[in-house]
Amino acid sequence: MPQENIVTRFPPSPTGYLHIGGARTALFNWLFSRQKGGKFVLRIEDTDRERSSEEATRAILESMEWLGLDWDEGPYFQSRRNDIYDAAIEKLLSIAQAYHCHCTTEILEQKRKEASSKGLKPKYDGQCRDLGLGPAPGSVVRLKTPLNGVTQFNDLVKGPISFDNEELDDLILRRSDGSPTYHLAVVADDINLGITYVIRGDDHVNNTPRQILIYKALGEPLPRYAHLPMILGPDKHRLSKRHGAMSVLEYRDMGCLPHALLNSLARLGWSHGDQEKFTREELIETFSLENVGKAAGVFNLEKLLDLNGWHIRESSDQFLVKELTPFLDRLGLENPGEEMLMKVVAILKVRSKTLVEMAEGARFLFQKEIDYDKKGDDKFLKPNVLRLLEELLGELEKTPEFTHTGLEKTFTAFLEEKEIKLRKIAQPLRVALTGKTASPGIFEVMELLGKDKVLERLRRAITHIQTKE
RNA sequence: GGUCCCAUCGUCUAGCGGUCUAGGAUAUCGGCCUCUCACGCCGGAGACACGGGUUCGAUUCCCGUUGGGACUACCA
Repeated sequence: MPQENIVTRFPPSPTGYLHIGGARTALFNWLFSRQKGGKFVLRIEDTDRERSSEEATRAILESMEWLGLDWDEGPYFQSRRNDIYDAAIEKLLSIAQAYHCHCTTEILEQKRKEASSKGLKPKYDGQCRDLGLGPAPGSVVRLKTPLNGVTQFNDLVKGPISFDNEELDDLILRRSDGSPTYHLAVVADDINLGITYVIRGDDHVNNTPRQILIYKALGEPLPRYAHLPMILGPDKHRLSKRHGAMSVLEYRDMGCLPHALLNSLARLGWSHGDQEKFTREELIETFSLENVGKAAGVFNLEKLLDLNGWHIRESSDQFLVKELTPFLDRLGLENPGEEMLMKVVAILKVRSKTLVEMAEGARFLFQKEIDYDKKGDDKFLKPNVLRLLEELLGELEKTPEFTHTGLEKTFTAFLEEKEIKLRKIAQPLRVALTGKTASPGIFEVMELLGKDKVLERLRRAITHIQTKE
């Protein structure tokens, strides 16, 4: 039983798809709560109605589900929780920790300009702070932040961090249209939902003192904070669209396994000694905030692909059959049924870094008529092997058992009689049967294809070579 | 500009004062295995940003420089 009630949360704003930075934040929150036997809450921060969309919300939920990051509560939608924010604002107002401000945006804008032209910090000057103003159309509510002193917290990954309160100004809590601002909504929600650990990107470090001040003004206990380093693009800049694949769903469509993406994301910024490969269970077991690094990191696709290959190899055939099916559909290949797919997956898993590759590798089996790869055709389907292939065809016709062992017997005898090495015939045969120069072992290929198709394709290749002359 | 954060191989990282001629992973380059591809195995090349301290001793602690990032909105 956990001594402490641990509640973490992931609060994406639905202004776009779930990208890998967000996914990692979600993952760390999820891992932490799962390990500690706590709760993981999902909250959609859609207070900015201009930029939020239902489509984005759906994409985020779909991503979370695909990743297997299940939540215990929610999704809560901030757009439907106004009473909570209003209550918090009213409380602050009633205990004189907040006040109405009548300054217009024009005036504020002008003041900011003046201040920065004089080289001063462009912060709110507290004009309405002590005027005791009441609500008025177009007015906002601001927090009365302390004029001096420091606000500090002990970040679970970065250590102690402190800010002079002088640096902070009286931030807006309620906009002139009556809606709550981000800072107020976050704090009010986190209090309401009983969040005890705020694990988020370190782009929020500077927001933390503002939020702490709201907690304090409200007289509520603070959560613990852990700020994760950012994920950067290859140019070391913050991840953005121009860095290619960003959306979690793109990785799914690329043929990644969710566990592999999770593994890769976990290792970006967190480590457990020299271990690189983790199953989901191992991640839950070994994860710790203490081992989260402080420096931002670049996301490496190649490493993900390597990990993906490993996770594919580690996966059960049955699981892979299920995962592979949509990718076969996408290639327009006929589904040959589970029994056949189990065999296919078994020989393809060792040579596939993605499910897309795996489906591609299975193509020759399920495609009615194969195309010869140009290079393979030129290099291996030449008249000088015509004789050999014809003789082989004869042998294969006589082979009763089209299994790996049966075929191997036929070949051993054939090669011995012809006094040649397998390599002499394997490549031409491979191109004849698969159209490609790379494939699983030639005996596996023949067994899977079955006698009829093998003979048919071999005959076709022979005709094909004959027309070359 | 101000505030805050960060800094080990190309990339992800281990390292929490001596064990570092700095370890692992990936990528890369050789080689082995071998019917091709892949897997696997063996090996090579490749990093402590710089400058001061502290210390008998700094990759590890402190300060500065440089570089990067975040925030600085009635966006989240």
